[in-house]
This record gives sequence, structure tokens and C-alpha cells, in this order.
Amino acid sequence: MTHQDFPIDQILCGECVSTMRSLPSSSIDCIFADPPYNLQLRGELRRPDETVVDGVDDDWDKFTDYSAYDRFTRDWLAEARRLLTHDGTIWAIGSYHNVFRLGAIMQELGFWILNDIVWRKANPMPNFRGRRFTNAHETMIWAARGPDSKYCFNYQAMKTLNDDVQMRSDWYLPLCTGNERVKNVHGLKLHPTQKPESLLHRVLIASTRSGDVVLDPFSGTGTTAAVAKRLGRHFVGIERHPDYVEASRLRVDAEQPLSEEHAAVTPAKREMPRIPFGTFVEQGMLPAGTELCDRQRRLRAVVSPDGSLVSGGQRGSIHKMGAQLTGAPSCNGWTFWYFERNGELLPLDILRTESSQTKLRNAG
Amino acid sequence: MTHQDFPIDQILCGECVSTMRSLPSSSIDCIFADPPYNLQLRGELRRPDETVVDGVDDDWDKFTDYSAYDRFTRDWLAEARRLLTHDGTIWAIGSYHNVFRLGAIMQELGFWILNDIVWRKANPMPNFRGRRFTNAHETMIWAARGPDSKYCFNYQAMKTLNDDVQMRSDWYLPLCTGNERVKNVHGLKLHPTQKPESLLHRVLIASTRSGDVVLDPFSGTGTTAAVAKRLGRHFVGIERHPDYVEASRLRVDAEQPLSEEHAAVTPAKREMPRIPFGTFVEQGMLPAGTELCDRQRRLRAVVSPDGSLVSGGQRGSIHKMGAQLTGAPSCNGWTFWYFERNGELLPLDILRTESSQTKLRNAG
DNA sequence: TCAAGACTTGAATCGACAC
DNA sequence: TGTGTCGATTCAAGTCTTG
Repeated sequence: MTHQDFPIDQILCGECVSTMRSLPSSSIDCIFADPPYNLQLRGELRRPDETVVDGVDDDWDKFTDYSAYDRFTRDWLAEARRLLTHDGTIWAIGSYHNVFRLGAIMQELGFWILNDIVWRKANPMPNFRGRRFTNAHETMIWAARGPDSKYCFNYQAMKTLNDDVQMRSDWYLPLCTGNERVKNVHGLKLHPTQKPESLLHRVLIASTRSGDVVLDPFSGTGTTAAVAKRLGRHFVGIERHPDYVEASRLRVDAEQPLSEEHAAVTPAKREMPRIPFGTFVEQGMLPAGTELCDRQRRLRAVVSPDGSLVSGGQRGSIHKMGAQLTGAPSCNGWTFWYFERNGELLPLDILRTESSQTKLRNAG
Repeated sequence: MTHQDFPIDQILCGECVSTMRSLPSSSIDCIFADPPYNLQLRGELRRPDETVVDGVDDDWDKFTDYSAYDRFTRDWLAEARRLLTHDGTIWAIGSYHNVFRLGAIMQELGFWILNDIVWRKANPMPNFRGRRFTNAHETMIWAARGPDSKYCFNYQAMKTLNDDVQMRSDWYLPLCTGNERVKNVHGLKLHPTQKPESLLHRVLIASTRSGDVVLDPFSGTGTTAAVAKRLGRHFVGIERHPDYVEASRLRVDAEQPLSEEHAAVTPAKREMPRIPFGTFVEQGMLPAGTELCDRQRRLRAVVSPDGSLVSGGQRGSIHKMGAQLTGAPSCNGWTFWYFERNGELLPLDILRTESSQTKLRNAG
């Protein structure tokens, strides 16, 4: 395959493994994979109020037994490893139904696990029967192609995103709901397990550079592709179901990439601010690229994906940039910077007020 | 082995698998296992030649370290399964180094995973080199002996422990530090990975009953045994290292069991004495002829002297009539039907609550 | 227009027992 | 081993409806 043939920035319609085989080796910098979970559900589940839970009963999640699932898993993971560059990394997400098989096979194929990341769901489905603990998380395995990979980890950006303390292996994020959820023509959810964009935002900011090529072999509604495009990464999506392919192409087309300047993140050590400002960026409440100003609209700055601000070629936290631009020794960025909503100028601080005691809460 | 020979409430000094072989089948209600984490893999796994790792299928056998660990894991897990009663459960804890192998092998041996529980460490060690996310959690796999086990889960106790909302799969607990940490004669920590008692407390309260037999095949400093004794559970510990055995025997001897009264937890409603609805009619607390309605006051029914309800020419139990009038397959009449008292609409269930711990308690 | 309440929903391996 | 009966069981977010 020549360079021109490489299907960059596309959603490919086809079966996962065979489509991966058509791509050249060492061509992908990062893979995010959300494979079927191999749920083995026994029957209909009802809530205590007798309403029926719309669960996952799709054909793509049907496997006869563990060994069939293992074969499938080994196949696509082996292809994934071939496609990765020497220093590339892979993310694979799953629940207890499949994640142990995923992890064991990854180790056997030579991947080098870097972290297991726990996505703590802000609003999980309860356990209606009261027979187990609320299944309130999913697990992501983050691995390098091999033990000697010089993989990309934007440590400082992660630290900035988390109020200047190291980002931990447990992430607290809400499910994908509301307008973010891709709907079919009947207004119903198109895909049963669409992942939130905030999750992909953090994954891509953590482990890729601007211009990297990101592959999602189970592309679904195109969340990975959409977030990658927004953040200035190239993407390749593979999806079997034509309905998902069509919807994700529309979704990606509607996405606007941030300018290179605005997609950059904190390159070196910095100081930053208790609700981390980066959380609002990550969740799209104040998207990267948003322009902020002071109350008199004299000073301006633009929000970066890791929650830093850029203005006049300089970069820093909301506090530091406020202090720097005004020449003051210090500055409370939460009350100094304003953003516009519905023609109204609002201080950043209002974001914290609006979200207090809700999804951004991260306590024990 | 006769009943008298069963080494109840003891720490046995010996190798894990062979010592388990000396115990009788179906003798253990719950197992907590904290096996070696296989952290030493890095050196042996490092490969200078990338192409060797590339050959996927053929390389399986070359990962001798994984297969040695897997053999060991399969051996002790198979013994664990033999020792468990039909309705017994097992907890196994690990990190990303070994937990995927643990989980996959458990599934292959026939264990039925109930939850994966994330222990979120309140005070984890930071990642000093800034090359990864802070490894801030460990994973516990909770599994029944098989898919048809009628395992013990003290749902109400867990809910009470968590401020009256369902306990989730992510637990936030501090590491074992301070006086709880067992020290050697030099005042240094005796064991590198001593688990906090709070973790075992929650595990045992969740999944065992008073008087159950709890086994820890990797007993270490005896945390499982100590907490089990305190909570009125029997214990068996297996530990290879004589120093750990000695320290844990002293530790367990110093432990005082709570009185039966103080060790009790919120009972499941299933285990509360049943009070027939008719009892309340009989005793005049809800006289025959009383009109009931649903919460929206849309449906109505009248109480008969035998505790049946009548509505629209039909007659049945509180449950059956609720199901029939709503078209649902089933219905809990205790929470579906309401009656009026002093202008207030109250669910039938409140009658049971009000009368609990009184004379009706003996009616079941 | 706003506030309060009602309604909807999410990767879920989700009874026990008598006959 | 199947079938019917009894009865236990939900939380956080977001959207929609009503006053």
C-alpha cells in the first residue's frame, strides 16, 4: 500500500480483523478499542417499578463460549500490535465479563501493560435485584507495544488537567447522555454503549501528540474519530455496521478541529489551581478553543485542551495568566476570567457553582 | 479427616497448595486470597529483538514466566474451588501485573464472577518518574463457586454501611499504616503488602454470616484471621513463612470477638419474619372495607376480611391484584398499595415497619 | 420565564421455594 | 427437573411537564 492509499481520516466499513489486515504495519500511533464485552445475560431485567431495562442484546455481542471469544480477541489484538509503531500504545476497555481475558491475551502477545485505568461512572445503573454491588465502573488497559517502547505520556498535561497533582488511575466521569448521545431517526439511542467524549478526550490528551494517527477498530458511533479530529489528531475508524458508519461520518464531518495553537497542551512544569479547571474543558462545558476575557474585555486568552490558557504566545493556568497579563503578583483566575454564554458575560467561577454537588464531585 | 481434625481457628504453617490438599472438600464458606503479584516479570520478559515478539501464536510457550505463574495460579485456585461449599464465594486481590491472569483462570475453572471491586487507595504511592498514571488502586475479583450458587450477599448491611445507598464497586479506603501495621523486632514493617483491616471488614460483612468458616491461603500477617475472629467468623490461615505465622498467631490471640449482639448487621428483608397481610386485617389495624389505591390514586381496591383485595369484580392477594390491574407480570403489593391515615397516603409496607420488634414479629 | 416535580435511562453475567 | 407462587428490589443525571 502506498502512502496515498492509506485511508487517513476515514471511517472504514468492514469487519474488524480483515480490514486491519489491509493496513500497513507500524502505521498507527495509538489505538483505542472498545470490543464486544461478551455479556452473558439470562433474561429480561426489570426495574423495581416494573419498567424494562433496554440492555445489550445485539448480535455482535454473541459468542458461543470463552474460547470463541478468546480466538476473536487474540485475532484483533495481534493485528493491532502489527499496526502499532514501535513506540505506540493501545487502550482497551471492558468490564469483568471480558477484561481479564483481554488483559491476559495482551500480555501473551507481548504488549507491556502501563496502567489499568478505572472509569468510575458518575451515574451508573443500580443493581435492581440487590444481589451484588452496583457495577459502577469499567476498566481500561493501557499498554505499550512492548517493554522497550518509548511511549508517549503527556505527564505534565495530565497533571495540569488534575489541579497540579498527578493524575491517578481512577477517573470519575459521567456516562454519555443527552445531546451527546447519537440518535436514530426515531429519536432513540443508535448504539447501546456509546462512550462519553470526555473519556476519549483524556485518553488522547494523555497518550498522543498533535498529528498522531489514532485507530479505533470498533468505531461504533465515531466518538474516537470525532474527539481525535477536534484535538488535531488523525484518525482511522473501522466499523462493521453500515448504520453506525453513516452516522459517524456525519458526526465527524460536523466536527471542527481546533487550531494547532489552541490544541496544544502544557509542555513543561507549571503551576495550576480545588475543582480542577481542566474538568470543565474535558467535559465540553467550556470547550478547548473558547475565548476568555477579563470583565472589561481588554484582555483575551484561549482555552487549551488540558485547561491551560494561551495569550500572546504565553501559556499558563487561569491564575497565572491573569496575574501575568495584569502585572499583578497573583490573581484568582476563577473570578478574573469571563466567558460569553447567550450574549452574557459570566465569570469562570459560575461553572463551579453550577456543577457543585453533581457530576464533578470526586470525593471518596 | 474427621471433624475433630479440622484445623478450625488456626494459622497453619506450610505451603499453600499442599496444605489446602489436606483439608476436606466443601468445608469453607468464604476464601480471601492475596496471592503473590508476580511483580518480578520485567527482567525476564525484556527482549532485545523486536522481531521475536512479533511472531504471535508461536510465542506462547516462550513466555515461561507467565506460564509458570499461571500453573501456580491454576493449582491453588483449583484447590480453593474444591474446598468451597456449593454456595461459597472467593475474593482474590491483585494489580494489573497478575489480576488478568487470576480472572481468566478463575473463569476457566468454573468460578462465576459476581463483581470486580476496585480498592481506591486514599494514600497511594505517587509515580516518581512521571511516566505513567499514579497506580492508585488494586482490583478484587469476587466470585461464586459456580453460576448456580446461592451465595451470601448482605445487601442491606452494605447499603447501611454506605449511608443508605447501594454499595458500589469502587471502595475508597486508606492503606494499612500506623499501629495497625505489624512490626518486627526492629520496629520495621514485617510484611511488604499488609492489607488494611477495613478492607477485610467490608469483605467479610458483605459475603459471610456469623459462624462461617473463612480461609486465607496466603495469610501473611493474619489480617483476614484477625478480622474474622473479631466479627465472629471462624478462620483458617495458611502461611509458608514461619516469621509471619508466629506474628499472626500473636495478633489473632490478642483479638477479642465481638459479642453476637454487637456483631449483628442489618438483616435482609428476605430473612425478616414474614407477616401475612391478613394479620393486619385480622387485628383491625387495616379493617376489612378499607379502600386502598396506588400512589397516583388511579387504581382502587377494597380490603376483604381474609386479606384479599377486590376491584372491578376481581379478587386476589395484594400482589396479584397489583400485577393484574397494571398488566405487569408481578408486583410487590406491600409497596404498590397505599392507604390513607390522617389525610396522609401511606404504603402498606409501613404497617410491617411499625409493627416490627413488637408482637407481630412473632407471627411469621 | 422559572421552579418544582414527574419521568426517563444507563455494557446487567440480578430469586427462592414448594410442589 | 419444570412450573407456579410469593415477594424483594433503584441512583444519578438529564429531560419533560406542570403550575
